[in-house]
Amino acid sequence: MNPLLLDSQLCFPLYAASRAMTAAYAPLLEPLGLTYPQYLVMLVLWEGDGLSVTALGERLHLDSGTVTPLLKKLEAMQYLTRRRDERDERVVRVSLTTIGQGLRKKALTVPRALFCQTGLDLKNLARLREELMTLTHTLRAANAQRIAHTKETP
Amino acid sequence: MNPLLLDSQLCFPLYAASRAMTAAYAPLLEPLGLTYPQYLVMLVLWEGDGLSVTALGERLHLDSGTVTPLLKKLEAMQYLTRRRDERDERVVRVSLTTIGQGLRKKALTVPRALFCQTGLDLKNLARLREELMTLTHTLRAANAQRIAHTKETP
DNA sequence: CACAATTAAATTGCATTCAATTCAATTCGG
DNA sequence: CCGAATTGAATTGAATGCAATTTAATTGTG
Repeated sequence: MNPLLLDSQLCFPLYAASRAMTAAYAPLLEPLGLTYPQYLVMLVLWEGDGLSVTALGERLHLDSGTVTPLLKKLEAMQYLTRRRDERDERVVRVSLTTIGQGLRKKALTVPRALFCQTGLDLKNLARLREELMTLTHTLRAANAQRIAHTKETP
Repeated sequence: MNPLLLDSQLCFPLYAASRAMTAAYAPLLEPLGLTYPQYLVMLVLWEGDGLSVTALGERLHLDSGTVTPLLKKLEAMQYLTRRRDERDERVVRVSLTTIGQGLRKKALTVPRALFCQTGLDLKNLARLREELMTLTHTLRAANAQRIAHTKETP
């Protein structure tokens, strides 16, 4: 049996589904002036304001090299502000502007529109979501393990 | 109920899992000199040689703007050749070199190594794979529908 | 206190991804 | 046969991701 078949592995279906999902969001987010990663940042900020760049990155599993440009773009669009923390000048705190807060209302219809496009029922969606979260956690743990092991044996 | 919670939706777990998967591949592919998308191209070519750029792109759901640079890189690494089709000069056919064919042997251990890292059993992996393939298909169909509708009503 | 180590962001460089455009070759309709 | 439409790749430009480095601020230690 050939282990190298594109469709026999998990990786490609996952990769293809993720890109299809991003593509499905694009037309829904276009009226909000957001790309998909920018939308993710806004989702986090709508849940709670005033996060540091690092905290935001941890929530999205993204590092500063990715988050900083996203935030600069969103700041240029007046959706948020970036300000140094007074007590620790290393930290940059991100806060929504009134415009950014107001955008939430326009975004409220997006999740349902996308849910319909998936063709899933709520139960299957929830199960799939759980499985993907577990998978992410497992892969990240394995990777962290590998890093630690590499350091220990230089 | 807040529909805009990051973790209540499918999109972020999918996006996070896909990136975690790519990250898990990186150290396994590094000895082969391949990035993850380059590995996908090689998987397709190991299944069957002599494809056109478009055919390769359709297999991976990628357009020429993405595939062409990947192929140029792989050609520079001597893993494949690109040659115009004699009967239709618009078409570029991609063929593995001896080196590219030989690389397959070194790649054979990759799928199993990654499978172990997922922590899934074969049955759950197969089910998850099927669900993701269905999801991709559904989303792509919905998107194609939307495009057609947009054209019809300009 | 002085200074090394650590931490938080930002920057840089490389590799995708995709939309939109361009260019060349081929096909189609009259 | 001829010009228009179509097709296949390539190119260009914008937006991620991520590794590695840099810079500034803070913390820990002797």
